[in-house]
Amino acid sequence: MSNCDLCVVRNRAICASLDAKELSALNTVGRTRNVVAGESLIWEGEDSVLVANVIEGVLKLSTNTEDGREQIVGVVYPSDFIGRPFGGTTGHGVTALTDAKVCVFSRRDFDAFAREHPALEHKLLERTLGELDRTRRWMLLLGRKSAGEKMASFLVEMVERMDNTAGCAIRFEQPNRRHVTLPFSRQQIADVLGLTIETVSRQFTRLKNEGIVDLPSRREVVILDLDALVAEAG
Amino acid sequence: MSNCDLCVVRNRAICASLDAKELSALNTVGRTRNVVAGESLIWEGEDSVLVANVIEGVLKLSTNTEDGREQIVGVVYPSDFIGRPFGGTTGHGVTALTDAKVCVFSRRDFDAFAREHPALEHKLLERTLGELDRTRRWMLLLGRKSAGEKMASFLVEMVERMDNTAGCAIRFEQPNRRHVTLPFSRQQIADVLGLTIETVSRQFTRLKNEGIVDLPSRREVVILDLDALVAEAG
DNA sequence: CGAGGGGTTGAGATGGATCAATTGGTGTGG
DNA sequence: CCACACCAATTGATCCATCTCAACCCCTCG
Repeated sequence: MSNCDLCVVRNRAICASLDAKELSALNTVGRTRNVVAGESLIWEGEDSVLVANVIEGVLKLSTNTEDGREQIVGVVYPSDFIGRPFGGTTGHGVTALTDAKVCVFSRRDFDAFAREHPALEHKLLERTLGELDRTRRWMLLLGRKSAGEKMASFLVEMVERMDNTAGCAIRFEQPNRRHVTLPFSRQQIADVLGLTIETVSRQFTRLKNEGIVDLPSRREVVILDLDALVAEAG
Repeated sequence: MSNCDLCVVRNRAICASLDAKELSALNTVGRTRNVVAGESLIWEGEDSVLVANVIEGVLKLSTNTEDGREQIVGVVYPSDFIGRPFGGTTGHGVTALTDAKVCVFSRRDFDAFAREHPALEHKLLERTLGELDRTRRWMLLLGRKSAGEKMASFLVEMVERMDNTAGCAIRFEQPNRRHVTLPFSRQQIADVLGLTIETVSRQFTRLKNEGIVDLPSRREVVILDLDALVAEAG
């Protein structure tokens, strides 16, 4: 009696590589867990003890300098995989931005299972290669883009990823228009983009004055002209 | 008659997962190729047609904005893997920084071979996970570190990776001291760090004035106090 | 109604960029 | 072996995008 059958990410997470029998075997070593917004699942620098699939919600991956500056190095959405399989320490913490539901495994159990299921490892490899591509694209943003370009790129990427993720807090109103409930505070957006909170705030008011977005509340953004954002993303 | 037996990276590249028979099978679809400094092996945005192992030399992975700003998103050393297996377009170009020797495969051949050799895919997965960790650590540098911290971090990382790579242009003189022949021009260092060439130059002269490095020539750096660099890397 | 936390706005400081010479090393031809 | 050109790197002077510091605003909650 696997509850994977009911899992909403069943066909998009790495589990999609498994048949019913394999799935129920994996299910015996995993369990679902709810995480409230702000709660951490993994801490930077600790030995890798658990890995997980995201079922619901949005989480951040982040590192800090010794003196407390933070950089968010990744954002994960439903069906994404988190944690560091195959030994090693995790170089970044994992913290929920919204209330979330994840399917966790002890790293040792997962490692052992994966080594016996090449199709699962293959899926994980494809996912990791994709994540590496995405991360490298983000480096161009961090190293070479202006604050305006960063904000535009940020909003565009978030919308793209939410559009591809059922159950996310986004409304597709028209091809060029979206209504999003942000999973980020202003500070967190700053930590994604390598900016300060003040600069993020000023960019938001600029985009609003230019009629590209509307900001009904702190956590809501209405994108009025997605094409303009794409153009500005550089 | 596989020439893999003579390969200097045989035991460190992903090929280490293969036995003699498998290796010779892989060898029939691969060939070595020399690349001169400045030559590109893969272009940004093209369909992924080839993958390779680095045997000798140093290469950069880079992306550009439409208006020509460049960001180096990775640097690869002997035994590292390059290219994007399993479909997709390559998000970054690959260009030799020094004369280099690589072992290239058509992506299609490599994909097919890999899918039949889970041990190879496993090695590739471990390598990709490690590369992702390294890349994410670099995001902290790009997003949150000052020019001084960036330069120090850059030199420390380069030295660490060269120390672990036989045949690199580095002399280990004392635990706290190294003599390196840079595979990078000043502009390339700037493109790694998200700085301008002038800022890189000024940081070099500062480090020299502070007695942390010596600069006998454009392409040589003598690190006189590695601990100081580590401390300054933040 | 008052306190507190997140967000916005303003004014001023500054790290790094930009623009502009100048230097130094290397290769070439006389 | 020198004179010249060429290119990368350095140095200097100035500028400006973003940061910093500080005040204020707006919700929400008690």
